[in-house]
Amino acid sequence: MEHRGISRAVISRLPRYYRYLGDLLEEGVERISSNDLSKKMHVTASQIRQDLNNFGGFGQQGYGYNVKYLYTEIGKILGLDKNHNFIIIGAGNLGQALANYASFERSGFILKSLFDVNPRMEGVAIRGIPIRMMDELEEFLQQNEIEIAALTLPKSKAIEVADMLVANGIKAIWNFAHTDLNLPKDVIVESVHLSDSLMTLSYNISRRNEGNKK
Amino acid sequence: MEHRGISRAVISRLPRYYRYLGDLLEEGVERISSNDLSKKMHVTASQIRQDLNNFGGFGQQGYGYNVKYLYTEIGKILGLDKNHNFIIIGAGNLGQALANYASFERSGFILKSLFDVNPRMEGVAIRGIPIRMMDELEEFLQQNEIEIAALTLPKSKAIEVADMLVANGIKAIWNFAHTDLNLPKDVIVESVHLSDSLMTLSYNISRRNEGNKK
DNA sequence: TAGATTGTTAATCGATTAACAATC
DNA sequence: TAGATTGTTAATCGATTAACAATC
Repeated sequence: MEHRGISRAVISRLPRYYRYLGDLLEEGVERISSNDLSKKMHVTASQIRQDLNNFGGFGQQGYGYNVKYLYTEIGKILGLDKNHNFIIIGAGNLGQALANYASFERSGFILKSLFDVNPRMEGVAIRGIPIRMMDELEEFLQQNEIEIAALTLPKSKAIEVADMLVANGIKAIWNFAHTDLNLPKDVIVESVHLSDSLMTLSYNISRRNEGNKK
Repeated sequence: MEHRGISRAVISRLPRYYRYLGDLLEEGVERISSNDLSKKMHVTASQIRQDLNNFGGFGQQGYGYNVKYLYTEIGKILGLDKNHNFIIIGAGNLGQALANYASFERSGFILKSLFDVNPRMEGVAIRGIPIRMMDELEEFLQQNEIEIAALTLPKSKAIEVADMLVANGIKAIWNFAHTDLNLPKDVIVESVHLSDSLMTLSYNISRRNEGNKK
């Protein structure tokens, strides 16, 4: 499959399509037209067809899209047909919360270990997955094929840990620290800035309240 | 302050400006030009000036922007000059993780209570904030001024709980459930779909690996 | 075949970048 | 005053929507 230069906007919509198609599949729906799907998702049918056609023609004129087929194909595009081993750095509340999400595993994301600096965490396991100490990390990375590291640690530590991970071959970081990571451009960084999200919410509240005051 | 019709793209960048300005402030930097800030943030100076001028002229020709002033003003735009009471529905790992983020409080987001269905949680407190049972929720909402509800519960429960919250006057929802919420349009919903984020990361890994294979 | 719906081109809309006059 | 840098207009670029011929 060859699809370079697809816009970020399109990519960011794929997981949502995947989610809706998964729901339809569960409901036993066999086929759906871009028009019907557009109504469910509150987007235009045109956008759905444009988005999908970046990756190939998955539909059929006069019929629509086969739900199961499209679901599988989007899964492949998203790389969900392969397993991805990952580790979590920082076994605090958020790290443990991620470790407990069994649903990631169903999508092929396999948690291999957590790491922390707190000695009281040593040997503790979450869903059978052990928490190791940070000083074991380098060796662990050398002996295991790890693709993704989730960073759930304070901002102050995140930058140095990220550098260390990259030095040890990690090529993808899922960053929850409240800071940007400036890493070599072949390293993929996906950040979840929870406080940014909360501030956006707050902005919208303030704006609405202004409107009401009139 | 009057600023309707500002694009979503601009809004989503404000928290990032705020973060960088906060860092500069801590470093003791007094003023910064759009050009210098653009280099730090890896965006164009033009975009910074355009973004800010949606809300007013915060800079001065020949001088640049006063860091402290701009930081404060963006804070006001984001509604961080006021307190926002919130509750967390679902005191599982993620709910507890959010409850433990003291940094939200520093931005004016005050956690008033958590709620859960699990009777073993009853009376447990996080940072002194009690977990209450779901059947106390309606009364609690009537007796307290709550602006925001964070939903950290399974998809299956999220939709009905959201409806109930709205029926009891909640006007802003921070949604962590893996589902979209279709609520009246005066209700603000900000969703954090962790699995979507992970899939985006996975897409980028797959695309890069394809490139390497050649 | 007739009807439905895609894939795709063209038109529109919006967001980003460039340029520069205004001005501190 | 001269230099720097904003605020803002104009130009470009990209993304979304509309339209429709192709085709199942």
